[in-house]
Amino acid sequence: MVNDFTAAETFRRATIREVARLAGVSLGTVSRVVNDKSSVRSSMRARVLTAMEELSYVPDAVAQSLRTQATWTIGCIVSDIANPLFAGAVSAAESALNEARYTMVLTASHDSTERELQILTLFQRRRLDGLIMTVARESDPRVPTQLRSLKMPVVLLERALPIEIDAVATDHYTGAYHAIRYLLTIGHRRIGMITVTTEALPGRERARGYRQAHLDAACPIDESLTAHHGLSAEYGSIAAHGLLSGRNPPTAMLAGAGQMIGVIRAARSLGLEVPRDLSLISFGDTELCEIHAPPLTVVRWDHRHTGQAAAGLLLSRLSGPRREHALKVLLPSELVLRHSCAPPQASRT
Amino acid sequence: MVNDFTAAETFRRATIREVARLAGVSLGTVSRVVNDKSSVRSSMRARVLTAMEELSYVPDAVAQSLRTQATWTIGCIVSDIANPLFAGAVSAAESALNEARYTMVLTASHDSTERELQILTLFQRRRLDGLIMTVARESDPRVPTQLRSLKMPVVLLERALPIEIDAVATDHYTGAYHAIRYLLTIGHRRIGMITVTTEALPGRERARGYRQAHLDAACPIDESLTAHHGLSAEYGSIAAHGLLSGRNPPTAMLAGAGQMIGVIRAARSLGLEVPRDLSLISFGDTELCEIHAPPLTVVRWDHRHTGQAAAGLLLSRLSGPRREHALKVLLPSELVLRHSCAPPQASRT
DNA sequence: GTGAAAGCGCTAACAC
DNA sequence: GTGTTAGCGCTTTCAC
Repeated sequence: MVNDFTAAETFRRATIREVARLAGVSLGTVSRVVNDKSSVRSSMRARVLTAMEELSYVPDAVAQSLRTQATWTIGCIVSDIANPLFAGAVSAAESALNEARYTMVLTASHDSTERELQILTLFQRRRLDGLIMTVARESDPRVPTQLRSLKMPVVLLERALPIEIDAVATDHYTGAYHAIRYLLTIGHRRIGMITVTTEALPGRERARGYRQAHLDAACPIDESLTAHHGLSAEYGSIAAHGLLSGRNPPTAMLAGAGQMIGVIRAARSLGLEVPRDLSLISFGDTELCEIHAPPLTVVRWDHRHTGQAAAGLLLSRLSGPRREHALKVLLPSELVLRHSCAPPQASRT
Repeated sequence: MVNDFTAAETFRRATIREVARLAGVSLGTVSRVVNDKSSVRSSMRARVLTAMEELSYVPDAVAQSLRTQATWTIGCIVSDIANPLFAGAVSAAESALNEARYTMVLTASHDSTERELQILTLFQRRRLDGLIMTVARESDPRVPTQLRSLKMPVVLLERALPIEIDAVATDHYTGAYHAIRYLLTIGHRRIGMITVTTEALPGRERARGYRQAHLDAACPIDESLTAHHGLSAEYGSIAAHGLLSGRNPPTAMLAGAGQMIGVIRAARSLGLEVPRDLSLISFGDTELCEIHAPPLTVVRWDHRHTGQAAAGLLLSRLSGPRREHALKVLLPSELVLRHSCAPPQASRT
């Protein structure tokens, strides 16, 4: 690599060898001081410390890693770093890992399995100590295969894979179930839902909650009312437009936080008033939900808690007692009633 | 480090030496194949490739880094990973760096200079190739000092430091100036502003824009109408409450996207209607601004563009021709008129 | 075009 | 307690 920045400075940092020479002690002794190993006479330690200070010595973590085979680095793969739903979890995981002296490298897969596989190979080369990741498409067998061959502890975030693997997920099933049941209870019979792909756990679980709530209420299910796709606002808008402008439109809609803005846009452009003409429930609580007039009823869960749990699971693999079986952590979600739902108007049924 | 995960598997990955032995060639030849160096007879290359395949050989990036002194890793420090204003820039920078084969390690400083200093030391130990960062408090001399001693290319994000250093920033001055001038033009004389600390560039530049616009319009400045502090919604709410419930309250308010939700909350609780009783302009466009009723007029800039520019500057240091002087990139911001501003009501002046 | 050997900076096992 | 030494896995002269 051509790094003319450092090259031009003709600068070389001090090595442990130089510290040893200046302090008049052996290599090993300096190493012991650096690593706070016991058994170093305090007079020697002082001399070493002085020499280190003198030379502005900074231990080389790369060399340490090569020698000890530990990099103190955890990889993290999410589809999109900027997505607020991931950001909270990633941020919390990063904090927790930091406290345990790990550093996080973060990469975006942009929902591509190919990219994920590349990143996994890269992480393997770099000898990362562990990995927290979402998986773009759970059905692709290449990811679990490569995950195995990584030989490093992995924690799945909001995903399920048909292998023994630690995982942290939110209980989207119960969240969706309660939300739908609530809507059915206040009289809705045609409930639309726009949420993420069923290729991944959250979308599947929400679909399951949707179905089960309808079944339990003996309400017929119209498959055309649900859509599972990308989580962008654009998609939400298009899908919502389609659903709401058809004949016999839904009287209530659920949508992921990402798509909700699109749904709101669509509702506005169609002149629908919330909750009079349309009841709304968001999966995931954001500022937007609170500031909306009227404030949106939401299915809420704690993003930071998800990240903390993932970091905890990983750390327990890294330094805890050996664990045979994979651990699955399921975190709760709750229905928070605000003011975006009302019984359907008779005129619209 | 105790990593009983790998230990229990009693697994050792193949080394370049083993590949060489299996292929019946020398170490050097394998290395040449791995690094796509010229001058390897194709018959040899084939044998090496076969052996690599056979042993599932994966090069050890740690060893490569020790030897070549390049880690292909860029550090990134922001105050809060989950903050949507940073997330866009960080995400864009990560993508750009990835394409140039770099990996990003991301850490949060939580606005603490002490933490920043710790992280910088950590990055130095790890021999990162470069750094993109915000600085919590520009006035603290310890950060620039340590930045120097890092001897690695650094790009500042939305910050200014009294040293020769590459930097990318948004033109918050012009954005603020235009926003205030607009409010003054439509008749406001008492304009409140709640934004980030003047310890950092954006807050200072907005304050400068505020002042200059008032000066140019010959409108007297009431210092009590501006507040520079933390960027949380809670703070925004408290500050806005104070301003709006005092006697002779402002008829218009500007606030950072983070604090805006607090301002909206305060306005609601005081029964103020936007824009009739209070005009609002947000620094930074978010979904919230669009979804608010009425949609908020905003000062907008492209977060992703900021991140791309930062990555570009860094990459040019890393592999471009040597550059003597620091480069400063100033990115534009624009005033987007929506529907949250109106002339002040005579009754309230 | 290929092989041999030195060494990147460090830790840990072993002598003393 | 402290010094000596081997070697982590790789790249890169330098001979041939």
